[in-house]
Amino acid sequence: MPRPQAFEDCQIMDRAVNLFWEKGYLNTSAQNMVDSLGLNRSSIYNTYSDKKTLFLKALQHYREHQTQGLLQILDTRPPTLETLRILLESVAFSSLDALTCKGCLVVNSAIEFGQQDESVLAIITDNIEEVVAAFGAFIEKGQQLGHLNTRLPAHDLAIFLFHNMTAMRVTTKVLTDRALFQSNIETILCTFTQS
Amino acid sequence: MPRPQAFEDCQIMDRAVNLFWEKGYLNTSAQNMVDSLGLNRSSIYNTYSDKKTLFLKALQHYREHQTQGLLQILDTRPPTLETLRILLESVAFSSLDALTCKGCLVVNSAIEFGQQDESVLAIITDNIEEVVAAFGAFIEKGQQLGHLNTRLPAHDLAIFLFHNMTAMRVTTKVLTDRALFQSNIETILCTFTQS
DNA sequence: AACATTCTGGAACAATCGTTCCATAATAAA
DNA sequence: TTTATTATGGAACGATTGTTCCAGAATGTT
Repeated sequence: MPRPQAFEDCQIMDRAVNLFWEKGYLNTSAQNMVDSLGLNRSSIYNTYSDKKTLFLKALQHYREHQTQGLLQILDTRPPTLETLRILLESVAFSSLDALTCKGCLVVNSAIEFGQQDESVLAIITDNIEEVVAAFGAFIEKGQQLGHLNTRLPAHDLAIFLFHNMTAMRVTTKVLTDRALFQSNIETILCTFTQS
Repeated sequence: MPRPQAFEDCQIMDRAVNLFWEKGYLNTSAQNMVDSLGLNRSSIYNTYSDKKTLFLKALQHYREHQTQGLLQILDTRPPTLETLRILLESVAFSSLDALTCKGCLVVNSAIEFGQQDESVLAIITDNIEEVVAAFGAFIEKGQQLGHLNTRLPAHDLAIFLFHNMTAMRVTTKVLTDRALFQSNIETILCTFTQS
């Protein structure tokens, strides 16, 4: 009998993600939220309670979408050096190709919040664990098949890979020379070659 | 005949650096500035014009101090793997040992401002160029003496080193496990070993 | 002691912040 | 058409933002 809720939650979330991604948390105002989400001020606060709550939901949404993309690359391709190259290129160039150099929302939030907010911190550390674990399993497969360097433990290589992806997501916010990242990717891959 | 200016500019600057380093630019209020600098509200605006101007001066101050520390390590030690280890350890553990995990002000500012403010951007890119150039010269010396990997150009290795330092400065803001960074450093160093 | 300047304390500014409230319009099942 | 609920628009909230201004205290040279 009542009027049902009509929001396309996923579409609104995509807009929220883009907003916080571009502007950061503090720099996003309530008015920005109204303008970007296409929702009324009242509707936003009725539906999402808070600016902080909305941000947390957007961060979760981004993380799922983001991690899903990474895992899909790992799942659909063989555990080779070439797949690692594709992975690194997707990170570097997706950021460079975007109109605004937004970097990565998880990295941005890690810097903006640090350890001040435990809800944010939990999402970030969970994400790191999940990504590093997926990298570790992928690399271990590659080692067993003789495609990747076996002189180092898969877990160490996974952390190393994660770190270098993180670094490029920082650097792409201020540097835009594609060649720099292209050659850096080759340098990173050296660590994964079987000598 | 007039009363001379009495501010210990360097000491005040150190306080300003620490303030923006801990809290970031946006999250620092005028009241925070009054409390931390030990100066009156009026004095701050008389001496430094703006919040933004004060921040730019603090960022410059940090950059000089920071880069000076790095260059000193490179200048006073031989171009060996061991020196690179000391360099990486100083980056990782100085951040972990601090009471608050502040990371690096340049990295933090790169994330917070991106390409929105050209004054900030200029300081950041200048810093990257200077650090990478110093790394490159150091690595080249090491290569000529047979201490470091010669399969890759010194400039590529310099960018790689810079990236991995940047990454650890991000990660130390959210992770505090020393062992993780210790083993990551060893992984990084593999790229510099002469095989 | 007189003076020119610096520094201080606090009030005040308009603007914006995140958030709340309410009256009204839109919706869709009963 | 009634009815229960959702969505909208806009005004309003107190708090805080960065910044300015001014009167008076402190300072050190002449």
